[in-house]
Amino acid sequence: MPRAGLTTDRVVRAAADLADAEGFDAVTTSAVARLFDVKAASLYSHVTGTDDLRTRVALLALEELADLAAAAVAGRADADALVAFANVYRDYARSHPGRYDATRLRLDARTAAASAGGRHAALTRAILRGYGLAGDHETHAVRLIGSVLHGYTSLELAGGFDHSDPPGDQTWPWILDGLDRMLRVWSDTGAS
Amino acid sequence: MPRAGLTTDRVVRAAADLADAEGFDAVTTSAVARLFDVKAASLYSHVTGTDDLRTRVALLALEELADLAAAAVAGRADADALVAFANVYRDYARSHPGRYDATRLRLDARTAAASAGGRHAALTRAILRGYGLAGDHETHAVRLIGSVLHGYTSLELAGGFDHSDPPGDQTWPWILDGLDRMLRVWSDTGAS
DNA sequence: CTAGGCTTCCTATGCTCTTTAGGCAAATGC
DNA sequence: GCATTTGCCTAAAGAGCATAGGAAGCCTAG
Repeated sequence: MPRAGLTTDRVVRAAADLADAEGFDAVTTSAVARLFDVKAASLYSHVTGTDDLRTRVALLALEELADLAAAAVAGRADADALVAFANVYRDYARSHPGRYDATRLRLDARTAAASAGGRHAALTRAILRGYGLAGDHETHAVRLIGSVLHGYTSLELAGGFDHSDPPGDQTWPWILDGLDRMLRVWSDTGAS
Repeated sequence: MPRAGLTTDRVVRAAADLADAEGFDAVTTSAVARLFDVKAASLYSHVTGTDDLRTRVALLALEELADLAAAAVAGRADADALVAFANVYRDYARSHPGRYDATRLRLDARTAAASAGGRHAALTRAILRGYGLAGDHETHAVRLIGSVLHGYTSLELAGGFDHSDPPGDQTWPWILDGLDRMLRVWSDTGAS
């Protein structure tokens, strides 16, 4: 009886692919075990359970997304950087819907602190530096950007724009343009 | 053996309360049956299964939210209406997290068409009327508002702003103000 | 090159949840 | 008061999650 050659890494990667293909909810020990033609119990040496498996997929996705975002933002500034950053999120959500869903998994404080979540916030702040927002305003803006990107991609992913005109592709640049203008207005007006 | 007095309506209402208390994922036939001190199989006369149960909770939540939003918007215009509308969403999400989660359930086309989803879009358009956006721009703006409201509330609900300063309460008005300015800018510039 | 030990995967088991089928008893209507 | 309808039941099958303990592949030391 040859071995399947399971490792935590391979299991998590397979789980992530499964999430993209079948949805994040489909990520279960049994489903992943089927992929490897192995009994579900065999996974428990590599992963402590279904929760752990899902958490690891989420961490993987956060890393991947942060890597892509960092690469996209490098060497750009202002609206250019904002658009590149935003497109990474939207493209990632469209090409890896299961992984993207995973990034919304609620992590406990310890896990969250050890995740790539901090890199996302840092990247957003780096983009905002060009807009020259002061103090709390920068934090508000980080949250605004997060809200818009997450809100739009998740509504689009859920098919919210499928059955109405114009297609989502046209709304997206419109929204990014608006975001950029909004941030510029705030950097001008300055105070709160 | 006295009867529990189940009806579809009471079952769905109990399921919605359960969702708020334990999370939307906790809405299962067994869990709801326990609430009524009844065997799980007994629910199948009132609901066709777990999917049906969850769908009904989603429809209930969409109705409730549309009712609240309609009441809040009545008699207000422009930024006033926008803020009132937005606050309904955020407050609903905070006081009824499970129901709010349910509204994000992906409905099939037929069910979605029969849901209160259309009222939400109509209300948003009603608010936008005051901003005088033309054609496609109004659709873009409907989507922008949906994205920001959903994005912000869902990030806040997920605890995204819990462990950083300033608290989310301060960011919220800032974002609404920005949204209002953004819409006004577009109504001025007019074209795309 | 072989003996022990470690790792990997297995079988077996128990619990929970979902759903279907069929039965008895409580409520309802004549 | 009796028959019908309805409401909730028991029973059972199928699937997922998880734990315990066993056996066979693989590695290293002598």
